[in-house]
Amino acid sequence: MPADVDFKAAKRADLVTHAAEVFARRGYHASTMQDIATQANVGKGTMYEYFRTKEELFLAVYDSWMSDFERAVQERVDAASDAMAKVDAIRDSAVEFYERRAHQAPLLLELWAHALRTDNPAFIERIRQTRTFLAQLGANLTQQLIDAGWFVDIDVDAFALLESGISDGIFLAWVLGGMSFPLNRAYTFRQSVIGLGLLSPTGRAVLEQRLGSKLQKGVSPYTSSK
Amino acid sequence: MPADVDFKAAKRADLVTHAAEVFARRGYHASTMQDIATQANVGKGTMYEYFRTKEELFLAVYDSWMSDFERAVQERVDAASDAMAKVDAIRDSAVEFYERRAHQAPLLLELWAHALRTDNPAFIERIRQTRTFLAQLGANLTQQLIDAGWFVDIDVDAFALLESGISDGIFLAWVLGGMSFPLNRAYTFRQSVIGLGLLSPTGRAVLEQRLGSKLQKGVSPYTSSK
Amino acid sequence: MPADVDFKAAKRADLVTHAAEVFARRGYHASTMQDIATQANVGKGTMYEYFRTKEELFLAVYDSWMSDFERAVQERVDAASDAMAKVDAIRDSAVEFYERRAHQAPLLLELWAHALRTDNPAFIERIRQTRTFLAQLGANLTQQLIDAGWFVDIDVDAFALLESGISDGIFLAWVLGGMSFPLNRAYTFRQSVIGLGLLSPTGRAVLEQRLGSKLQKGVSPYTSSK
Amino acid sequence: MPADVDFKAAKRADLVTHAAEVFARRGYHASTMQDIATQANVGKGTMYEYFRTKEELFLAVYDSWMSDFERAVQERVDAASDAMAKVDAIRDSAVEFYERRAHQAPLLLELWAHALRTDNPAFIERIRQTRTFLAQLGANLTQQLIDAGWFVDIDVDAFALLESGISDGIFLAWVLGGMSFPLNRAYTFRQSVIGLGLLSPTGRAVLEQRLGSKLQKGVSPYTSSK
DNA sequence: GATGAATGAGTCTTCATTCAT
DNA sequence: GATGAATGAAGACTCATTCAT
Repeated sequence: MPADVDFKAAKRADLVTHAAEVFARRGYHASTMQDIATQANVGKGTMYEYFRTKEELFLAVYDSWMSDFERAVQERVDAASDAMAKVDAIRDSAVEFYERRAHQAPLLLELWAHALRTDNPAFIERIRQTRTFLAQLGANLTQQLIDAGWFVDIDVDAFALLESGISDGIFLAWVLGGMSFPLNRAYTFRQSVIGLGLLSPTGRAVLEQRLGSKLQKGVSPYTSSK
Repeated sequence: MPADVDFKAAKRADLVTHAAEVFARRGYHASTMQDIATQANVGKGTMYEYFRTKEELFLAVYDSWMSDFERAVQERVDAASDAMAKVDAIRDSAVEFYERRAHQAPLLLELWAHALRTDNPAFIERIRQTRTFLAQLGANLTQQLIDAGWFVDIDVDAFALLESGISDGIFLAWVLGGMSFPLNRAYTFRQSVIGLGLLSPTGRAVLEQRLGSKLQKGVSPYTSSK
Repeated sequence: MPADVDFKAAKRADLVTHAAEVFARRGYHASTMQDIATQANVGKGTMYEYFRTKEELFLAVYDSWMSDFERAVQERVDAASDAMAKVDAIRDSAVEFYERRAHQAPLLLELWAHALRTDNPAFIERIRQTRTFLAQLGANLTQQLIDAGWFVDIDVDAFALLESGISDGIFLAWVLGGMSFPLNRAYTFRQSVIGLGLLSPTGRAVLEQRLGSKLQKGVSPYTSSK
Repeated sequence: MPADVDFKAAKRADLVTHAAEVFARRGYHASTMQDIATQANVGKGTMYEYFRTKEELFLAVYDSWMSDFERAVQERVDAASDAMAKVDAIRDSAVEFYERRAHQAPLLLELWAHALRTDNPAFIERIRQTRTFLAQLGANLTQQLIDAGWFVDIDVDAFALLESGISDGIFLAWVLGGMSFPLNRAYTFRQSVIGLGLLSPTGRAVLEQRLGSKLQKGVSPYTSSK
């Protein structure tokens, strides 16, 4: 029955929300199923009606977050008028996502760590799903900027991958640094550095021939296009 | 007696090495003190003669790694002749460090996650120690490159922080992506993108006035110089 | 639901009974939670569903004993017709309590020792609860005996306290002496000595003026009445 | 060599003194051999040159205390001129002993508890040694008081045993009551109650024939003399 | 004789998961 | 479907004792 399915789905989502709170507050290992059940006002056994294991619940929390994030990004990108605005939309989405979840941020690290350890391939797959989503979006936009004459010719896949890594790296620095600087400033600074380049005219002339070709080779021989 | 101290220190270092292996293989939570003791060919109780808790051992492993890393970076930088070579030295050190410890890399994530959760401030402090070391080194070199006319004027502290974050971000992307591309390629690509800039002459002219000032403002209002 | 509560309370009481057996046989420190769980035919984890710690279980055992004792004393005292009979009732209750629990008696010493060491104030409070109960009962009866003309005027609080201490002291002598004499004989002997006095007419005349006043001053300046 | 023996004996006594401090402060179970060795400024291994086990050390501490106590009592009693003064001397010795060791008192309970549990018969034997010493002293003095006409005829062994038990009982009440009253007041009150008796002339006349014979029967059929 | 490094048996306690109601 | 009582595997940590130096 659709009604039943909807009911179960809604309750499941509710449990995920409460689990997210507890996980974020205490961390994955320190959170007990009892904690979460109590927080969600259900019995401990009920949790197992909706999630086979604690690990599955952990994944559900992450999936919920990333689905929200992807949806938000997609909406903003769709609403943006041109490629430049779409780039800004992605950046703003990321900043907002991280800032609104500042206190949940450490849990992301725990999940990444867990994903690399567990036998369960679903974790790493879910992580890559978002990375792929962002990579395709980024590659697409980069190509548009190249076609429009804004950017020089470049390996768009490698560049999108790099951008994605940089984004996570800034977040990491922000969290490990105690969130002591405004996250959005860091993102715009990053954009400026990469967008404009650091080189003075003199320096640029010298290095142009030495580094120019690398921009087109990109990161990986497997993913390099063009 | 120095002999005693040396002996204890050597044994402690040995235990740390074995602990690093087990931690790297199984992860922090899944590793037991018994595992590590067995690996090190000592009794369980012996571990506690050298480390008060499992957590302290974890920190010792991290400290050992980062001390090695800092030492290696410093040596290479000292050996390099000019600023450009020193920049390459840092990059190469990082790449080597991460590649040689590829299988231990996930443990870094666990440590970061742990550092953000534990009451023990020593973890976050040790992390910041390395970040500070790199930030100062990076700011110093950047300033030299500016003074030498290679780089345009820029907030060197913010830039060093960004570089450090980017470095971790690339590592993260590499690890979470299953180490499916050569790490050193990613680092040189990053260097090219940042060093040369992506903008074509046309694009550069338009954005120069819009973004130029941000390069000098940097990330944080507190650390902005010049 | 009352039914649930009753069920849990009954099970808890059952665990206490089994714990009392094991504690009495092996002593507090030598008894393990596993021992007790096995004795009670439950899993080790079940113990912790009913008692947060081994210490809490220890207190529960003591509380159970003393509640039984207080109930038994109260019943007998209520059933006794006059003050003299009530005094006998208390003595008989104590003798019976200790004799029926002869093999558990050493555990009382362990508990007293523990009560004086632990940070948990509940132990000392529970001990004092019984002492207060007996002290009030004793003071009350003593006052009745004074009013009835049997006893000379005396500090009833101090006397009740003394009696209580003497009672424990006899028990102590009995236990440490290997229970080599009948406990009830010791109690009646004590009663005779105190009740009748040891002094011959000659001795009494001489000491009367030297000691008489002390009877009314009692033990403590704070509690001295009349 | 006597010199060696003396040296060992002195060092042993020193270790006992330090052990007594640690045991008194932390309790027997919570004290570690390391604690004691540190307190005594010797190596952990050295402790085992003087005491085979921790238990043996515990006994040595108790033995040291009780030997001191017995010596003190004997000296005072020897110095007292008549039987009445000797009685006071015993009481004063006990009060002083307990008061000077107020903070060590809980350890006595632990020792008693331990003595009743351990397979090692030396504990219970050492306890009985002191009790025998006091019982003989007490019986002796009581007989003198009877012979001198102060006391009525009574089972002196039973009475001495009772007195000893009462003494411990008062101590127990004092310790468990948080030492909230002056110990010496309790002892003199006890002496008054027992020495003078509580009965008024009327009450005494009625009870004399009912209780009188019991005074001569005493506590135990095994130890009753006369 | 003195030492302290090494040891592992021993114990409390936690908690994910199951399953009878 | 919901529950929570029951469970036992698991693990960090302690500490008396030994013994090589």
